[in-house]
Parts: sequence; structure tokens; C-alpha cells
Amino acid sequence: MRISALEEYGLRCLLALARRGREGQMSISEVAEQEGLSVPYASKLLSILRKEGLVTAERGRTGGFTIARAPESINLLEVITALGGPLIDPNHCEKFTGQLDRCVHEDQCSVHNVLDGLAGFISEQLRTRTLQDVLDDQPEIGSGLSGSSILLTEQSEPQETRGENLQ
Amino acid sequence: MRISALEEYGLRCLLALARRGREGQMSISEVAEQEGLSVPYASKLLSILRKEGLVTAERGRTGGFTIARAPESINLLEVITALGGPLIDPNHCEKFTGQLDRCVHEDQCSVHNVLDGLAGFISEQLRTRTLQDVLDDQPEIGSGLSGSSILLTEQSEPQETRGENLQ
DNA sequence: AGCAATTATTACCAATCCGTAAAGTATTAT
DNA sequence: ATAATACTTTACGGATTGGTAATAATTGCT
Repeated sequence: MRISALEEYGLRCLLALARRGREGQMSISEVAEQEGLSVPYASKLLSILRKEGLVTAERGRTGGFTIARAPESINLLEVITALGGPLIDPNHCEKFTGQLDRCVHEDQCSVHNVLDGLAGFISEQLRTRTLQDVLDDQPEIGSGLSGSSILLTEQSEPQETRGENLQ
Repeated sequence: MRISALEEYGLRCLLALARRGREGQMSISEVAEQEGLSVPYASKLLSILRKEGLVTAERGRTGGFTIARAPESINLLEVITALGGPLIDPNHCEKFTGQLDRCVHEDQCSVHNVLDGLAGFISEQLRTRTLQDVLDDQPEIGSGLSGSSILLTEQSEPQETRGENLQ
């Protein structure tokens, strides 16, 4: 269970555009330089975001990318699923690897209960956060503020791992 | 961001052993048959679980696998990280793909704030659930009980996607 | 018209993951 | 002892992902 590279870097590129706002524009090379990515890679990421409808592109000499909607109206679930697909493969049981015709735990399966519940929970967390929330969470450069309030709605010490080999 | 096959099937195998309890035992072929997996694949999964210390193995004609600790004392975070590694690659910024010496957002990075916060949140959810919780959530075969209370501590309708292309 | 700057598309290669295959090692029943 | 049963290890091929490279297509400027 990992956050993929596409998801992280794609989110970064989208945030860069979000900072420019609906009227702003950035070229691929601008995004690449700002985010420390290669131009071809930034191009690939922005291309995916465009196909998913999160950004718009204009070609030609004065072209560039613009965020498609207001940052307040784009939630993180959209972004993550656009870049990395759904949390749980919907036709998981069809692709089941075993020799049985179908998943042994087809219905009333506690494993699916758990995993679906987890996926739903994560989705809900992502859905309730927008790009603007993330931007607001970005502290001023040089400010002493540390730590983030994002995604920490009730648990008080989420990164406390107690040596449980999260490594 | 996906729940990997190893994570799901490894969890299934571990649950099968958990049902037998600390005194019970299962051979690879038993596990494979019960979970609908090929024998070599079940072997691989159990081997990983053994190396991670979650199950013990005895060789020889009367050999088999036994769960290493009580199901109440094994939480899902252990299982998931044992099978799929940590949620966020700890040396992510070292492997950074860009041309810059280090991650442009090294410190005070809102993207890291968000992702770390999310990872921490998920970890916390997983840590507070044990294998025994999952076993208790498994309904009797044929019982009319549907739905799970696991991992749904406060959100009421986590799998409600509202057409937001979770697909 | 032609050049320059920009996005769009396709293909490609390396690395990792999924699942299988096969040969090896240990233990026990007979 | 020997054979049967079971775990152990290594290796392999296919599929997916990460990132790069090259070329085509579009627009604006002169």
C-alpha cells in the first residue's frame, strides 16, 4: 500500500498551477523547474492531468497550462484517483489468481469488509480536503510554524509509530 | 495508491492460521486449498509472513505453519507493512527524480505535510485493529448479517462515492 | 512564408511486482 | 535406511510502473 510517484508528483504539479489561479498559466518548463522535475516527466504528468480534466492546455507559442477549476472545488480524492486509479481494484475478484472459479470469500467476506472499509475511510478523508486547503497549509517561507493540521481531524499523534517496524 | 495483492492474500493466509489459534497448525496445501490459491503462491506468502515473524514454521512430515502470537496482539498495521512495506517510502526525497540536489520542498512542504498526515492517519486506523477484530467481524455462514463495523469508527457511509469517479 | 516556442503523442527501456516453476533441505513414519 | 511429506530457496517470465527520448502538431511573431 503505497502512494505512487505519479500521485505525489502529479499533485505537486497541480498545486503549482493552483497557486497561479484560474487566470494564471504555466508552461511545462516552468513547472518542471519549479518542482525539480525533468521537462519530459512534467510533460507526462501534466498530460495526464489534462486528460483527466483537472487542467486545461493551450498550445502554441504563448501556450501553457491552467488549472481547470477553482482550487476550492477540487478535492484530493479526485486528484489521487485521476493519477493512480481507485484504491481498491473494482473487479478484484474477477482477476483472482486462485484455481477456484471465484473468490472463496465472495460474499460476507471479512477481508473484503475490512479492506473496503479502509478504502472508504481513506476516500472520505481525501474527499474532504481540497487543493485550497493544502495551499493554505503551506507556511510562509521562513515562518517558524511547523506541523500541519491537514488530515489530522481527530487523532492526536498520527506519526507516532512506537517502534512497530513502520521503518 | 493501492492495496496490493500480497497484502490482501497475505492477510487471508494469516487469518486462516489465526482461526486455528496458537496451538493449531496448517500445511501450505491446506491454506492454499482453503483460500483458493496455488500451492507455490501460498508458499511464497507464508514464507514472507514467517520471515516477518508473524507465523512460525515446522518442517518435516508433520510440519506446518502456526500463528506466532495471539490474534488479539497482532494489529493490521504490522501485517500490511510486513507484506507491503511502509505507506510512504521513508527515503523518498533521496530517490527524488529531479535534477535538483534535493527535494525542492525539503522542509515546510505542504505536500509532505498532507501525505505524511494521511499516512499517519491510515496507520493509526490499521494499528487499532487486530486480527481478532477481523475474525469477530466474520459473520456465520448463512447468517443474514451484512456490513461491517470494522474501520468505520465515525464516518457513517464510507463507501458512498457520489459518482466522484472512484469507479 | 518561415522561424520559434509550446503542447501532444508515441515509443522505448529499466526497475519493480505478480505469480509460477523447480530443485533443495529437513523431519518422520514405516 | 528409505520413502513420503512438508517447508526453503532460487530463479524465471509476464505485467505494470517510473522515467526518458524523439517526433509531430499547433500557435504566434516577424
